[in-house]
Amino acid sequence: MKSTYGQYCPVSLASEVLGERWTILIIFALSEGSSRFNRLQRALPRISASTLAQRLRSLEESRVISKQKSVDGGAIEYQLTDAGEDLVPIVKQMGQWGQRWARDLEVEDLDPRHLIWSVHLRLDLDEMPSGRTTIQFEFTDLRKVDRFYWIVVNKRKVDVCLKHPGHEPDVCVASEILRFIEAWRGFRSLENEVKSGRIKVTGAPEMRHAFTSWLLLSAVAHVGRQRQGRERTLQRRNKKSY
Amino acid sequence: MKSTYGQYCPVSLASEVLGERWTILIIFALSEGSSRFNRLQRALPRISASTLAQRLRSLEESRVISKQKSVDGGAIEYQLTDAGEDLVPIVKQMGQWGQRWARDLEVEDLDPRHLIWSVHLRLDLDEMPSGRTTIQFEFTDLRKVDRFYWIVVNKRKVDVCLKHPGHEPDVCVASEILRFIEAWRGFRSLENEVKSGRIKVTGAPEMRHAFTSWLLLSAVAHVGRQRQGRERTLQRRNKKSY
DNA sequence: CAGTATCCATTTCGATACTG
DNA sequence: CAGTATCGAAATGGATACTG
Repeated sequence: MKSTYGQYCPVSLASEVLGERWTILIIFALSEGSSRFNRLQRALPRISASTLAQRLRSLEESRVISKQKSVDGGAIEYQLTDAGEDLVPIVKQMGQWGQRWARDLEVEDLDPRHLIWSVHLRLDLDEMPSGRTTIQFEFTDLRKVDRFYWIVVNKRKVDVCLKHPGHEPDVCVASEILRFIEAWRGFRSLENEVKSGRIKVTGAPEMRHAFTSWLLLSAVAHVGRQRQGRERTLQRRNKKSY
Repeated sequence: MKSTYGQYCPVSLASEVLGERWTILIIFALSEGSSRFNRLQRALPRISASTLAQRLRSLEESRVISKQKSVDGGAIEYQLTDAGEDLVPIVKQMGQWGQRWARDLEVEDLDPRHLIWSVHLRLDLDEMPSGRTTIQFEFTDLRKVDRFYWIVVNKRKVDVCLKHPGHEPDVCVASEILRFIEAWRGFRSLENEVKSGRIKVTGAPEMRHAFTSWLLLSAVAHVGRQRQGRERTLQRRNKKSY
């Protein structure tokens, strides 16, 4: 598949850059500050290393990103160029469109690693205790391997752990993953879910009660959904739709 | 290649819809009023019938377009839904980005059928004579089969002909195709090119002189280019860059 | 006109393993 | 950490021919 369209048209020239699988998501992740190879992989857990490497090369060739050794370590960092920064508003608008109009989620869309990565980027550190704070997430409908995640906040640094961090969590959150995602997306009230215990929060009372104020929710949680939910949609056969 | 990303993220849900090859261009063409299968093919001369059909189906499934029998004929028409209309500003921004930042054109990007289709959509009918007016375009660096095109304007209807329409043109335009495209894109002054004869316009004097006012130019011709031109760019080997 | 059906060469991408 | 190398299954999409 050639990537060109045979047209002088500026929309098609832009499509060559944005139209490849994963590219838009990489730009979005870069705009959120994930500038290293490894962090990009964690933001996009389903991308393979080779695909990510290929996309980064091709974005560099299009001069949408640039590559540098970071000043502190010798680690390599990717940055949006001016041209890349100009794509960010477009990508954000696509996110708004997705919130308004995209299809309902299905089981395969619920990768918990991606979810936790998103959550750890949107914690309100000013609302959180000043000492080290650890939140455990448990997705009760997933099997052991996928079930537990920890976010450790310390001195305004936020880390994701896929293994138990070795000390006791301050707050434990337990929920079905879809339910948590729907609250995160703004489709359900987080407060209601917590009050009713459908999202169960445990830990010391002052921590437990503060918890909902720590989550900033998805960046488009406030954007109103326009698409009719599954109960009113066309029948879609052979698809479990959530 | 599955089209999903395993993420709840609204950007990735939107990418599923927009990220397929040709899709963005189809939405753009629909937004310009090309609502029939045939006209879409003429707007996008390099798309195959099967690919276009597949994309239209998939856009319908995503509820970005809908399909109707037109009221007048029995012909089938595709329309943007509300969700589809909400994509139009995004696509237009992509066009602006393309004008600012996209790569330089290469030979394969210069399909004259696409160019003529674009031109015929952006004629200023109010500036044109009231009777039937025929413009002949000749791209002097192309071979016979690709060389000549005619646009016939009559009663505010604009038609493209790939064969001689059977009557004499009122104005004949002759130019290298890239030169004409650069003027059309706003990268060169059309007036200058015509004055200097590098774009040669012939015909009755009053027609010939009015001609430049008929062309509205590309919709983003006024957007300033940010990317440095080829003379200052990194060397790109093995590529003829225009 | 508005597609569908079929074929097949090309491309893509994820998995796995490996490297400095 | 930041990738590269290799492989194979799956998908893509252009060409051609055909249809109501």
